[in-house]
Amino acid sequence: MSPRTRKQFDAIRHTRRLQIMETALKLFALEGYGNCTISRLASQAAISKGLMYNYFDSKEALLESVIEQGLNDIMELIDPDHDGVLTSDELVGFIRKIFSSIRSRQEYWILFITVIMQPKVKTHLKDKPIIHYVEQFSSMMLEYFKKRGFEDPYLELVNFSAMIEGFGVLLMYAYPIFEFPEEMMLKFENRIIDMYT
Amino acid sequence: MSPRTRKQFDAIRHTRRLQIMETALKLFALEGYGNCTISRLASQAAISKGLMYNYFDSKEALLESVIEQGLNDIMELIDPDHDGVLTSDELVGFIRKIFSSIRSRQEYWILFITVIMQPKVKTHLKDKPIIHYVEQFSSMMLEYFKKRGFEDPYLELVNFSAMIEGFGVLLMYAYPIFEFPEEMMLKFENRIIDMYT
Amino acid sequence: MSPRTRKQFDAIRHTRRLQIMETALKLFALEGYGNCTISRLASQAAISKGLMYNYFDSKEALLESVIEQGLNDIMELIDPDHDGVLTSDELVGFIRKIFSSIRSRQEYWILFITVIMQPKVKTHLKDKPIIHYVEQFSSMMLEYFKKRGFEDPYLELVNFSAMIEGFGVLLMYAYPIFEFPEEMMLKFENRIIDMYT
Amino acid sequence: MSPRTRKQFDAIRHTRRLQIMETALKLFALEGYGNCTISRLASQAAISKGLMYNYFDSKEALLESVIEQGLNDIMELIDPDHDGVLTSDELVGFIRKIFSSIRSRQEYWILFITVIMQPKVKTHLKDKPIIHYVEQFSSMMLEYFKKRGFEDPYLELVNFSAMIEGFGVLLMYAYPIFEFPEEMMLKFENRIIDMYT
DNA sequence: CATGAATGAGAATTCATTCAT
DNA sequence: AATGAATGAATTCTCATTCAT
Repeated sequence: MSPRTRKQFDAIRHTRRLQIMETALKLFALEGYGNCTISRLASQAAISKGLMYNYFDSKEALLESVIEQGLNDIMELIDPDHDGVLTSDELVGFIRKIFSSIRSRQEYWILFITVIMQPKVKTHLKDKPIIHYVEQFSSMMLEYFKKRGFEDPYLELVNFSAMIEGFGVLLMYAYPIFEFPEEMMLKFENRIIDMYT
Repeated sequence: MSPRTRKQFDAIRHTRRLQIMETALKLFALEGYGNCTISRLASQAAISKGLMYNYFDSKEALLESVIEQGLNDIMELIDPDHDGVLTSDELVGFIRKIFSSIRSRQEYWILFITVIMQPKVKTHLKDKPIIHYVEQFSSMMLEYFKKRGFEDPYLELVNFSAMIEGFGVLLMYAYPIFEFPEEMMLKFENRIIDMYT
Repeated sequence: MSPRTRKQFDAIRHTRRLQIMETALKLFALEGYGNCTISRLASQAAISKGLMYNYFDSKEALLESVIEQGLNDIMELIDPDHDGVLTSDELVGFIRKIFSSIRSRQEYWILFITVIMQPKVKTHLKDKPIIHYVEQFSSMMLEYFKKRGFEDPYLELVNFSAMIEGFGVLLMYAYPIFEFPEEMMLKFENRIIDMYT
Repeated sequence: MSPRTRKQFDAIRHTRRLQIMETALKLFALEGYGNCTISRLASQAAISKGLMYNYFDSKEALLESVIEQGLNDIMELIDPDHDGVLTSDELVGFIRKIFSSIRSRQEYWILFITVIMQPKVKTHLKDKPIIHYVEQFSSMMLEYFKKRGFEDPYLELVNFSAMIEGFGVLLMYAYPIFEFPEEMMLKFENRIIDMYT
């Protein structure tokens, strides 16, 4: 009888928001941002077209939110609050964290990678703080390779990055045709750790 | 002025076709297939919208042609006419061929990779002979790793693929921000060759 | 705390109604009926969208009420209960009443004029008693001009109406940029009175 | 067989543009900008919805063009290239020009006035050169009244403006119910001339 | 072979209105 | 009496495609 409280409304909004963003991530990844219509998105999320606009200003704003969310997750993995020097243990921890996340949230990451590889989306990334994070991380890695006596630190950075990102691409291309066996993932993870510690 | 001969007409048509496809590759890569309009494409290619339809039945047909062209180039690299057994020298030749092509036609490959990574396009690949080629090549590689005594051939396949594809992704993400130094590319190429021969 | 009495409820309702109508008049005038959304209207009136529908059946009904209110005010000015013959004193009284109302409720009248000039609204006026009032008043004026020996009573009616309405338009166009000095208004008022008595 | 020449295309575009703008003026006036849909506009102009967007970037841009056109016509009437001083003959000429234009293009002017009185449109006028013209003209009139010995030039400016604009409003309110007899218009025109020369 | 005006189906977006709480 | 999430019809706008010239 009495109207919902502010708190109740906030809870509703929060849930709905996530629900829409989840659907959007999936559809943007499977159909591509440009080929995915708001209509289909709404019906997949089991809401009306209009409601989407109650939560996001536009299709593009929805994309922004989805990206933002994923970038935050990535930044979480890269772990920002460092003193700028990477120890061997930290590198191991970092690699384990990445692969552990890939394993436990495989579908999420594949979808997200698929989304951010789209040209329209790449453009958006330019102004994001993620760029800063990545650069910071890269120089930490270079420093690490130098200190560990690797002959050509920059080559190692390329190699390291290529292996991680290449693995992502493999997953992405395999999906949704077949799944990588968990055991194989672990071996690959260990291979990288062995190479660099 | 005598009328153009049949041969001349054919030459014009051929040139125009290539000109359109080149523009399409660039725009599909930079803006994404879904965000690229025929209008912009035509004006970029310096022809009229109508003329495009004189050369390609539809936007999708144009995409098909662009993909087809690129896949043929890739299949050329993978080298189809094999007896099914890969020698060490052949692998080296193969790797050198890939990297050489990347170096000499860097922009082309980046654009092409960007195009075929788009979800809409991935779908198209399902029915293409390229899939067959890739599978054939994969089993050749597995065979090779087995014969060369690698402990876990499948892991090596993943590693090998990840390195190559990951390198492509690095290039793609760097483009058009900065260019990889040629020297670094060569080192990476040698690193892969060293690992697997 | 005892529950509110019926009377109190009615008072609240009445106040709220006026509050909504005032906001509506302002927004309909400033943004135009068609460009003014219920959402903005509600937030301007500091109530919820839903509540608006508790007081008015629809946006159009709200417009109706706003118009009705203004028309009543105008009819009040024109003074309906007449024997059909206008004396010189009555005309003076009438003109003074109009200008006095304009001066004391300048903003209100400007907003109202702005609203009823909108095409959508003009249509509504067709069926209103106001038309009847205006016609009645016009023939009274014609009669008056005839009796006072004006050469072309119809021309005078046009002239008289044009001056009054034209003044309204000037106000409307000036608003909200600058205000007419009160003194000037008085002079203009006297000019009309001088012309016609 | 051969494609149309540039000139032919330009001619087509010019004609169509005018045709669309004419329809727009009528509909914006009769239904109001906000209540007039592109669909109805297109079908009234006997073109497809899409074509409108080939000629105007948006509904708002179309409105802009319509306004621009009308303002140019008005500025034509006000006659810009003056030395800043108004002679009695010039004033007569000016008044005659205005009324002559009203008589010969009555419907056009009514529609245009109806359009620019809409709140949404009033806003647009702020940045237009017309404002400058009107101000220039006003000061010329003030100067004129002063020189001719009118007691209160500013009052006369108000009176003069009110008569002209008020007449426009009368026309606008009468339309499309009944038409003013031409004879009456002439008398009113002469009345203004008599008053001020 | 070449052009760009024209079409129309369909996509994004808006907003009056309803309704559970 | 009061709230704002939810709806969906209507609206603006886009763009692949056609076609007269």
